[in-house]
This record gives sequence, C-alpha cells and structure tokens, in this order.
Amino acid sequence: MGTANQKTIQQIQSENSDFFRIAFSVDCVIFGFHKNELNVLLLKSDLEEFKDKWSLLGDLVRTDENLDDAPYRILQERTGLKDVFLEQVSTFGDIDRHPAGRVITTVYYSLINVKDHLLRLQHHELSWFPVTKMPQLAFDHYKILQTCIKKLQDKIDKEPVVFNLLPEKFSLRELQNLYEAILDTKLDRRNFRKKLFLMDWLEDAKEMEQDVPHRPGKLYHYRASTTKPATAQTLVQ
Amino acid sequence: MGTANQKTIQQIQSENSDFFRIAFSVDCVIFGFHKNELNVLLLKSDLEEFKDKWSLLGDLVRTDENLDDAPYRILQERTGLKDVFLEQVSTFGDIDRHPAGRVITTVYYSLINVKDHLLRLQHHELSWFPVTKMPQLAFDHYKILQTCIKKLQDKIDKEPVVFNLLPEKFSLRELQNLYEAILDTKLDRRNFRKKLFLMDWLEDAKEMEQDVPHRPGKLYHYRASTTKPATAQTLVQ
DNA sequence: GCAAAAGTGTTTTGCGTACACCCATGC
DNA sequence: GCATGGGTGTACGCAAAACACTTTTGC
Repeated sequence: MGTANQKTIQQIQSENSDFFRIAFSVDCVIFGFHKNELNVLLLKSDLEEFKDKWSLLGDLVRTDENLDDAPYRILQERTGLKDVFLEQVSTFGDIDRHPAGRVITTVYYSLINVKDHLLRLQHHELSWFPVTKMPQLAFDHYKILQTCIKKLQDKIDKEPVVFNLLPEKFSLRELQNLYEAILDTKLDRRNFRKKLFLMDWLEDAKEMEQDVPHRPGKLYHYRASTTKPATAQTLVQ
Repeated sequence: MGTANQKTIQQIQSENSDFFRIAFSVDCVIFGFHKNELNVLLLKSDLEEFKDKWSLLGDLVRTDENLDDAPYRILQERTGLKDVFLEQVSTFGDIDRHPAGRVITTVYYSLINVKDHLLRLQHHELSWFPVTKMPQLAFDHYKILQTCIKKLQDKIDKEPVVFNLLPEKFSLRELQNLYEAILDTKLDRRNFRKKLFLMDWLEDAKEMEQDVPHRPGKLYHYRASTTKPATAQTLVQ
C-alpha cells in the first residue's frame, strides 16, 4: 500500500481495528476433463444458509504463507494433489458476498489430470460436475466460475496449458474434444490438426490407441521443451 | 471462501486471530499521457525505509466498502478525480512485501485525461513520471507497475480504452503517438489509420487542429455508441 | 461388408505489413 | 519556396476457413 507511515503493523492494527475485521481467503476452481466434458470439483457446502448448495474449494490465507502458495496448500490438503497448474484470476470483495461477515477472496484456477491422480477424497463431500450441468452454487461462486471459464478460454489459444488436463499420452481426437469442451464449440478436424502441429507443442509418442472400435489413432505427448527453434525468432519482428 | 461453517465472522476472528493480522490494501497505477509519453502518478514515500523512493497511490480497504469501490475512493481523495476508468489487475500477497507487516494488496490501473482534469494535488507530494524514466519505487511497486503496463498493452489491441487518456477531441497523430508510447514501438502511419477506421471507434469531429506549424489534421472523437448502424447490416447480403 | 473414426490437401478469403508520393499550412 | 507533417492506395504473404474422399480397424 502506498500510505503507510512509519508504524508497525501492530500499531496500524490497533489504530485501524476495523480494517482487521476483514478476513482473507483463497478459492480454487479446479478443472478436470472427463467423458468429453469440462468438469469442476466442488464441495458440499456446510453452511446452513447454503444447505444443498455446492461451493469451490477454499480456505483462509495463513499469515505465514505467500498468497500464491495458499492455493497449492488447499489442493494438497483436500485432494492430495501436488505440482498442479495454478493461475491467479481475480479477487472478489463485495461487502455482502459472504453471509458470515466480510471476506475478500482471491480466486485461482487449476488444471489437473483426473485419471492420473485418483483423488483421495477425504471426509469432505467432494464431487465433479460438468460445467454444462452445474448445481446451485453458494456465495458468488457461480460468477467466479464464469470468470474462470472465460479466462481459460482466452488462455488456451496462446498457451499450452490444456495438456495439464490430459494423461501423458493422448490422441489428437481427445485433444480436440478437450478444446471443444472448453470453448463450447465445434472445430474443423483438418484445420485443428494443422494449427496444433504449427504450434510445435506435440511430439509423436510412437504408439497407437488400443481397444477402440474403429481405426486407432496415433498418440502424442506434450513437447515440454521451451527451445522453440528458428520459428519463434522469425515470428518476432 | 469455501470452508466456512456456521459461525459469525467474530467467532472466526477470535478462533483464528492470527488470520486477522493480515491487512488489506488497494494500490492504483494511474496512467496519464503527456508530451508523447506514458506517465504514472506517484507519491513520495513517507516510510523511513523508503526515504527518497516513490510509491503508487494506495490505502487500506474499508470494512464498509466493496473492494472494487476502494480505488475510486482513493483517486477521488488524492486527486479529486471522479468517473475515471479503472480495472482490476492482480493481487500481490508475498509475506515480506511490506516491511511493517503482512499486507495483501489488490492492484488496479486507471486511465485519466491529464489535461482535462487539472489535478488538485493535495499536501501529499504527488508527481508524474514517464514510464521510461521511473524513479526508485518502494515495496514491490516496480513489479506491480510492469504487470500493469503489460496488461494495458494487451488491452488496447482489442478494447477502446485509450480514449480515456486523451482529451475529447484529438488528431490521429496524437492517437498514434499514444499507441506508440504504450506499446513502446513505432507504427506505420497508413496501416494505423486503416486499422483504427476499421475498428469503428472514431467519429469525425468536423474540426481541424489549430496553431500547428504545418498542415492541420482533422480532429476525431470517440464514438461511444455500441450501435453499429445500418452499414454493417446492409453491407452484409 | 459395414460402421466409425483416422488421416490427408487445396482453394479462397481476409488481414497484417511493407512501402512512396502529393497536399496543405506556417513561416 | 521550404519545412513539416497530413493524407492516401497497392501489392504481397500468411494464416484462417471452408470443404470431401480414402484408409484402417473392430465387429
């Protein structure tokens, strides 16, 4: 903040005790891809006001953790997941967004691979919901979710983030289904393949699909290498 | 937040008193356009640790105001400006970002028209600095500023926000200078004009520049109307 | 042999980019 | 008349979009 003067935070606290009536939380929109649908992980709300509603995974921020670390902790605690993709989206702080009092929340979205990590769903009631069939959400979580979906849609055009949602090896069809699910639209197969190969994100896994009732497709994996050869340089300028 | 159970905020507060050692602020990156340079409004820091450094305009969030309202209040209080363009950018919350204690801050950027509003600079030491010649900044404000510049650069390609930085009537040359200052690059004049007219953001003000030592250019103003008139529809078909 | 999806190329169109000359005004 | 910036059009290359047929496998 810009107006701090020469005081300790404790002094500020006592002089501005009102300001410390604000609680600070983090909420996570956790996306997964399952049965050709984009899913979100939700928790059954335990607030009386929101009985039968669901909510995003969230928690208060600890005083001894960086803000950007909090969502990693929450995911680890609730799902056992580590090393996931996470990105900050926005912060929501309307006065009345939480019925119990003033809570400002910073929202992150996460992309995880549902199949690889069998979630150890704890005693909490956790469940996946397709974004097209969302239950009633508590708080302002519906608005938050829509913001995250928009952000994700913008992101996948330019950045190779979708691979976080897929198993290591995948077919082009699966990848296209995923893009279609996120963008909520149909894509032309030939143009999609052309564009993806141009992006230089894919590497041939030298394997084929197994046990499909039709001609098996090739499998690919994400080319993590950031060493984009000459192409990148020619694109600049 | 997602894990609230049936408690009042006061109960939560007493049980989690540690969490309420976090202060919550808002910082504003206020952009102006002056002498063909993108400028930022800064305040001389009054923290001893940051003597001779400058900082963004910020303040603690009040318990009785929506988060998104706080930056409007801050701008009003410090500069007298009302009805400005403001957009939330991101929230910064590293443990040690503020020397006096734990402060999480949500950052907004603002675009204002320097000439129209003669700022009533109060007793605070406020000053404009070109983004190319920034002084030493306090806290993590340099990082915050860079994030905001990046956001602004992305934004002006798609959205008509730059007009907030200009007087009501302006020449195409001024507009191009502004784009060049924000993007930190040179643009081709003919292509720039073509693109801007295609965007359908401009309307002929039926006036010319005055007192310029060369052929005067036409003045335009921003076409606020989102009602793209018949042209679009009649041209289709 | 039939169903189902894989794999593949060409054409068209629009957009971004590069580029040079005449024009209107103040001095 | 000269310096300064205003105003305009064309050609090229690339990328997006539209579009149909053959191939491979399981059953």
